[in-house]
Amino acid sequence: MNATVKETKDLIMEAAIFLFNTKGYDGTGVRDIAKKANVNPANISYYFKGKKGLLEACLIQFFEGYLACLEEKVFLLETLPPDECLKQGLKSILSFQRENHLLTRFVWREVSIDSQISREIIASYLVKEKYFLHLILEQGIKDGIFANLPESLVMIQLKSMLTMPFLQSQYLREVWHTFPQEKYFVEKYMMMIERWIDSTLCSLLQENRHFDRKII
Amino acid sequence: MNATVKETKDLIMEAAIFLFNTKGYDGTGVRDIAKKANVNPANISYYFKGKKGLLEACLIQFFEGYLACLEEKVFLLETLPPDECLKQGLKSILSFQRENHLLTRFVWREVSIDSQISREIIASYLVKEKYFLHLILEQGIKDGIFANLPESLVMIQLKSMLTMPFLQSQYLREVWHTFPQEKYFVEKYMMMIERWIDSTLCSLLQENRHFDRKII
Amino acid sequence: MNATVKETKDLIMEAAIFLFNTKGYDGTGVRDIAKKANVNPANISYYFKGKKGLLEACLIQFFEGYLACLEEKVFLLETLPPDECLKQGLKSILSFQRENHLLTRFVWREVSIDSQISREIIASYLVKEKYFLHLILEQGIKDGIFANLPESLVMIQLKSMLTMPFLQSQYLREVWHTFPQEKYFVEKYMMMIERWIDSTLCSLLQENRHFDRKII
Amino acid sequence: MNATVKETKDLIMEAAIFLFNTKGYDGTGVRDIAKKANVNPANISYYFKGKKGLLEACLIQFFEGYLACLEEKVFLLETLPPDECLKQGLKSILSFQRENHLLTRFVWREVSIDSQISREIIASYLVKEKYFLHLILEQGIKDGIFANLPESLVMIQLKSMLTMPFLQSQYLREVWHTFPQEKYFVEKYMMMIERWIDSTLCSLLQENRHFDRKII
DNA sequence: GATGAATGAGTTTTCATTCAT
DNA sequence: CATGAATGAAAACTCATTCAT
Repeated sequence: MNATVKETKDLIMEAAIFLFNTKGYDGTGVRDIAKKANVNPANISYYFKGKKGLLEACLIQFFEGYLACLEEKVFLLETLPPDECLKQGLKSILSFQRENHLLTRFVWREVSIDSQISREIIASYLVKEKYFLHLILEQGIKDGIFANLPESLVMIQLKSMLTMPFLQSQYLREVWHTFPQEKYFVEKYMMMIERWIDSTLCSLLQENRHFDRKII
Repeated sequence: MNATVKETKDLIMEAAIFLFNTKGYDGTGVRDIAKKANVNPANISYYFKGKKGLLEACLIQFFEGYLACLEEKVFLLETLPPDECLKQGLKSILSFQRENHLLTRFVWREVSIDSQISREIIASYLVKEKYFLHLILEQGIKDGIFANLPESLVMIQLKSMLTMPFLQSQYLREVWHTFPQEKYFVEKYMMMIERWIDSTLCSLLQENRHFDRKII
Repeated sequence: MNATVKETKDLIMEAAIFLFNTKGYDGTGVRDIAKKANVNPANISYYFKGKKGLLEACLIQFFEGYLACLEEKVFLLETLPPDECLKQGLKSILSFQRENHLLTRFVWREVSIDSQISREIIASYLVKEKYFLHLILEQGIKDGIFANLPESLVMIQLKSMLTMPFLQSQYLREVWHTFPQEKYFVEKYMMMIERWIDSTLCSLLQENRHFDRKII
Repeated sequence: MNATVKETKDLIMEAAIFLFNTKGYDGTGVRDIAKKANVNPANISYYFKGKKGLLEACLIQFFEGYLACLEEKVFLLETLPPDECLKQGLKSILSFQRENHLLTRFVWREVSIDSQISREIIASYLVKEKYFLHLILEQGIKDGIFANLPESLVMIQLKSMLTMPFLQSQYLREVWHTFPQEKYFVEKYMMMIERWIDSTLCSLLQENRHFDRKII
């Protein structure tokens, strides 16, 4: 009659992700989570050492998966051209985020809050992400495929494109009539990204037009 | 001895914006706000009819200012070329957001939460925004200046670029060593946006490369 | 434009009586009263020295009028037969209560609460009432018109009949389809009371049937 | 160490009844109740879903018991004469109210306030009470035992006699030196009621004296 | 492992009143 | 005389967590 440990823990996380996404971390009560998961509230403290621990578990689950996508593709740098490598990495991340769209939205929102835990996350995970992107971009420039744009700007634009559909999903729905969780979302959205890569990142001709006198 | 109404109300809003941004709406208590504003907690209910009313006041203040930036520039469509008009509009919004960067970050985060008020905001303000952008894009295409890209995709990319620096400001700091509130931020960031407009939105040659077989 | 002192005071009392009756003394806020009276809440403290003072003013107004009805008729004992005197006194009270039915209901309810003020009221006003009734009943017995029933029981029954229609007005409405504030209420209700006086209080024959072995 | 559920719930209700009676519903705080019951204030919300729920529980407890007294005796109509049946019913109610005299006083006072809950109570319970009384009175008239007085007036007088000692207990004390909770109260008070039944309700001779020209 | 009763610290809000204007 | 901004105390309630079972 009782669920096994595994099941209970997972039920809690699943409910937590849904509710954290819908109402925010602080806006969600452990009793709400417990009720949605059909378990006793005390179990949350038991399994996750409190609500904060539950949040931490969610964040870790997300970033582990997220970075795995990128790391996997960085290894292909030796065999694939950098632009292809970048495209595959971005696609992999988008797919991961699509599969975990509730978690994704919630995490990117939550790390914009200045809490201790989000500072820790940034200090560890985002630094890794930055390093992986750096490896790819560096290679692309060395190979003469990428324009020699300021790396920081490129990263920001990439990041922006990766997270935006999840953070502003209501805008997506309103404007594009598309949800990030839809079947063909990744393919549709990748076109936009690929277009950007081809026309802006790989556009060697125009590279100096804007950034000659770069004060950046 | 007593502060005037204006002062008290403004002190509360200022404190609220700071704290809502730092700790999130639900993570902030009215007592925190009152303490920071150096006023009595009861004043919050007195002036704003409760915490929710205070949130609403923040949202309205933001979106009124935000839309005013855009509306003002749409009127210039008759005298300026659409790409110039778009650039000025975006720059105006960026400036507004820079001046209110705390409010901006907080608002874009909060509307991603599924609350009644955020649904109302979207229903009224975001629809207007969409309409203004539509007017500009339509004119640009008619004038043969903008590539005939799917309007929805363009809007999403624009929106993405406009909000990203504020929502992911920690990333900006980490990667670009730049804060949105800095003096030259708008000018620096506008280069990136202008580059995108010139090389992607106005690039007539390539327009069919990606979107021939558009399933979009 | 401003109301005169008299008017403001009266407006407040009127509103207070209405609201105290509807929602009870503790259930009513001074701001509710002020809003209903269209005056500033500060005036209540100003004119009545606080909410408690307002309550006191209501109670005094009621009991002064109430006792005046009775006292007036007691003077007639010298010229009228006691039963007629009693009937007139009761009718006078009923009329007074009918004219002030909101106040009446509220007062009889409130004095059943064990507050300092209700104890004081009882100590002064109800003792007077008891004395007036005693004078009438005593005369009636001396004249051989009233049965020699225990005075206390008669008083209780009288009191019961006098207050019941106001305290249980919802029952009156439900059962009798009559409101105490109606035009003919006093006349209709007096029939019931007169019947009781004639058949029970003045019924000399049966008087010993029940109270022979009185343990009372 | 912890009290069982039953105990805690009952402790709260007991304390609530005492305090609601003494200071009124709105005049009583949950903290007062909790302190008197020696439990944590949070338990009140836990067990009764808030102060309002506690009030509701009190009202229900009262009216369930109250109506049970009457219903039980109505069943005896087949074997007992109606006057006897009525007397037993009234005595049963008086006994119930004596045993719960604090609750009784508080409830009859509270339902005279125009709240949502009191309206609901009246709509359900008082209608039943009226129906039970109707059955008895109807039988009495059919049997030729009760005078054919207007049913509504009889009900009002009965109701008046039943509730008065509790609502005006301070008057009882002052005038009769008797408390409703005293041992012999019911017997003493029943004499008064029986006298009324015998001399007024069952008095066939006089029945038309007052109500000939009845406008009622 | 799982429960639900119980808690104390915390929340937001309402209150009657005061006071400078 | 009247106002309305401002206040501190108190209100009811919610919270995450604990613990005996």
